[in-house]
Amino acid sequence: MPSAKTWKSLGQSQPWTGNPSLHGKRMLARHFPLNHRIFSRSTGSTIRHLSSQASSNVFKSKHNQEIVDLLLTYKEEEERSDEPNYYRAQAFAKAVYAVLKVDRPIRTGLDLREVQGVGPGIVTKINAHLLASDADLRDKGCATTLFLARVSLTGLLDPESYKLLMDHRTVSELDKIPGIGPVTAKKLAEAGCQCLEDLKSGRFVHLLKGKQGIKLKYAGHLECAIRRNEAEEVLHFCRESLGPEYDVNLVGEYRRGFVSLSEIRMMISHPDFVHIPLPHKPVQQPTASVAKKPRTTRKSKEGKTNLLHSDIVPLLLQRGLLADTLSVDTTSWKGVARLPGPVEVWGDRVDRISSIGKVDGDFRKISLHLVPQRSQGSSMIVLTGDDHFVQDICYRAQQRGMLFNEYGLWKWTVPSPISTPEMEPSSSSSLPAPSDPTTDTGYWSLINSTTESDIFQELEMPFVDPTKRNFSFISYRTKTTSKKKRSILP
DNA sequence: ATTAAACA
DNA sequence: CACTGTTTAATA
Repeated sequence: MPSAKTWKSLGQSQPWTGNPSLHGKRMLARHFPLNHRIFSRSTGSTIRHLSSQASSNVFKSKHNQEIVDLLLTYKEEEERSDEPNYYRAQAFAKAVYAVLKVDRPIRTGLDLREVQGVGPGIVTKINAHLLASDADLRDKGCATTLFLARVSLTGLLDPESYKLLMDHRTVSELDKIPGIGPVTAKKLAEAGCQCLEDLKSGRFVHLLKGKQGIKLKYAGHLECAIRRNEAEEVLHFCRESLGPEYDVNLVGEYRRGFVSLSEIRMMISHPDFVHIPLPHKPVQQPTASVAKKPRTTRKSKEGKTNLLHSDIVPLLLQRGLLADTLSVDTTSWKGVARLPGPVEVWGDRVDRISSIGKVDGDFRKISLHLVPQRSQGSSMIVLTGDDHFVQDICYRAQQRGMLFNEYGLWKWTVPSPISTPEMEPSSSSSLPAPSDPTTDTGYWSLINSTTESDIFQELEMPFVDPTKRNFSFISYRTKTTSKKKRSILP
């Protein structure tokens, strides 16, 4: 039954079903069922059995049947899983077609690296299969004369392929480590680094740069999902540490109601931090939006320090919450925090710091954002997300001749009362824009937007609950509000 | 899972 | 500023 399902679903869901060459193959399969495969498989494990049946119907490869079968197995496995990923299943199907086009024996997955439709994932899977199969046969002492016949087809590997596969395996192992991609992994492997432990030993630190080293230090921690209560505990810790003048809140995924978070994101404001920079350029027209970024030299701005870098971060470091820095910006800090747990187990500051030194405990990604008090509403929207939703807000503002950013909602105003020439009547916006933002003779001024509600109101939209701020909300809006154009930028 | 494009 | 590498979004 599963076999039928496999080829059936594959055939039905594919536009290539009518491919005449496939009909030919199907006929062929009927006349010569499985015969050349009799010796090509070792112990008939269940999956292999099923998959070979499946493939015997349609997908027949002269040299690479084993790989085709393997891919079909993966496809089926994906389809039968609890939460099937259509695209992943499809990717396996695509790979099958790609392999069918290869008219020579494939020794290792590496032979497929240039083939369109076969990516690094499948290459790795094929190699893993070959290695496992190889080990399996050796264990069983099956390298006897009977099996030697099929060595050239599949099964036992020649020494050269074996080494290639082992090397490739270490590379893809290292590739899994966050912050390390295929290139770095290759460098490391060439230097003799074989696994995570080797890398942690520190012998290869010189090959890593920037964030890579830090991410490595917390490998196994940073990719862990964060529970809501863990974020709340960090929040509590921060509030206790920073004192009453600070306003600290959890934003991002937490505020959107996610059960588990990929990072802890906090918005902080303080009465002393009030600087709101003006938007640089008068306009960002969708057409020529590739505008060059303003020539503001980065140093002049970053030279200035603010509460975040002078007070907040140093304090939380001293208190044994923050462990390492990943990146800094003028108003934000991203890094690693050690989860303090509930108050009862916070323990002593010194102990926490020594734990951090030993990488003892649970470490998670965290980002801190210092926002001006008057911009709390807009910053809240931006930092809560998600990106689609914020983009939509920006677009709505633009439609009304306004500008939205993390500092607020801005209106273009011209000093002189002289009307600007009508250049381009903004498409669907029936509202009279205060003035034309394309003129050079004006400036952005902030409209009251201290709370989220202010902004929603100004943009003529209902308050959107944080948990609804995602793509589905936007598509709902676009479908139901017929007059408005798509709210998402193309 | 793959790919192309965006991002650092 | 180009280059390299990493992350993200789309895919039917």
